[in-house]
Amino acid sequence: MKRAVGRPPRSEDEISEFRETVASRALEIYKAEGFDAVSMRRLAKDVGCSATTLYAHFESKTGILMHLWGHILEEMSEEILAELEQVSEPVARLKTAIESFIGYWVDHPDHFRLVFMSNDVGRLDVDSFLDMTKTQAHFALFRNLVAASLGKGENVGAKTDVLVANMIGAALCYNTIKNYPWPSPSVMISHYIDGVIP
Amino acid sequence: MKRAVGRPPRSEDEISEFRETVASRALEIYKAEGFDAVSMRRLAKDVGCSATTLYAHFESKTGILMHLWGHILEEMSEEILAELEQVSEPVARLKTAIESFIGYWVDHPDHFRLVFMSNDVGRLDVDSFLDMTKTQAHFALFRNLVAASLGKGENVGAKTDVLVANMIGAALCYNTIKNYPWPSPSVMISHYIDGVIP
DNA sequence: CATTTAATTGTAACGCGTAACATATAATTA
DNA sequence: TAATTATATGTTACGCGTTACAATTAAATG
Repeated sequence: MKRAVGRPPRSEDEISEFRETVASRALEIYKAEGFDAVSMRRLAKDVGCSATTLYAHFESKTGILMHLWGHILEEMSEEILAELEQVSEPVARLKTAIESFIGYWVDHPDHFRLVFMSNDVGRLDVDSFLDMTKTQAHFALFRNLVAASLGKGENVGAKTDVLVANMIGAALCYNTIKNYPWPSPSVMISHYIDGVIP
Repeated sequence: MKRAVGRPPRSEDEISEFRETVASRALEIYKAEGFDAVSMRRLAKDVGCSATTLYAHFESKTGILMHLWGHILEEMSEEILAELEQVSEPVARLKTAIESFIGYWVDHPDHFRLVFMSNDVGRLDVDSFLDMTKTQAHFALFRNLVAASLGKGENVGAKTDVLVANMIGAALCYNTIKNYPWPSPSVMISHYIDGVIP
């Protein structure tokens, strides 16, 4: 099976190293100059390869941008955790976290667009499950907060997932349907809390 | 104040007639050939004007696409109403409507993208309030269903808005974060119902 | 060395959204 | 008619995501 002659394929390490280089450079550009500054040609130039090469390693621009999700979610998690340090009562902690979550996405529309509004993300599924596990880890925080606010055995998983979907929905509405007089976050949140607490 | 000499500005009617022509042609293209087929150059060609002229009447492509929202929401409303015909009990009706709502956006990802994932919709606010009133009308359906499922005086407005935001969030999650094992719609919906019913 | 295979490169192209700008047309008054 | 003003046009341009393709380079073998 092994080809004994000719240049050997790149090792897995080499491949993933290149991919990481590209991803981290994309992150630098995004942080320094914003969403629109991250283009394939620009990224190729910065990383020292041709635009064509990028397409040999990623199936699309969105495939690259997905690697920024982890960083953004980490930043969000840190912000939430910082807010949580001053709160101890379980339900109050959950409330604070929800408030902080929504606030983060409202304060950073570009980040919201990047993570939740990638047009063709539905078509991509190659390596997304790998980053998905990392992504899920950031939502474990809410899982814990919900569990702490709840009696044990109360299908924490489902309630957390519903809560997360709700929060994302609120962030989407605040971000994109601005003309509609949505209820204030505090009203939204109190409904979410009612949905969690039995 | 009036300029007595020179070609007079187009009347409001003429202006809005042209805008409607463009919008309806855009809708035709969208329905016949899908999202990606609607481009400014193509639309200009079809409507019989130059691409430059489009920018004299709309501030961006998104500004044109917004006019398609109404049609899509109407289609959605019709689908919901059709489902509702076979259900009479108020809470069951609400449940059916929610199910139908989410199902519609899951079945039509392009429509979801068009209505809820327009990247730069946040920057547009010129005439959006006009269409917004039409848009709101389509959500009045849920307002009525919530009211029917509820005792009077129970802040129907806020509950409806929260519900709508939640449903949009569910649709977004189903559409874009496909790899995550979200709870089934029926689980989501039962939580929404719990959030509405006191 | 030459050969073979993998990987990268450069270039061109397509159509896209959007803008600038000079030119042309249309519709009104004097 | 001429003058004036509003609107529409064509052209050109920029950078974009993406693809095709021929040419080149890199790393292994014999």
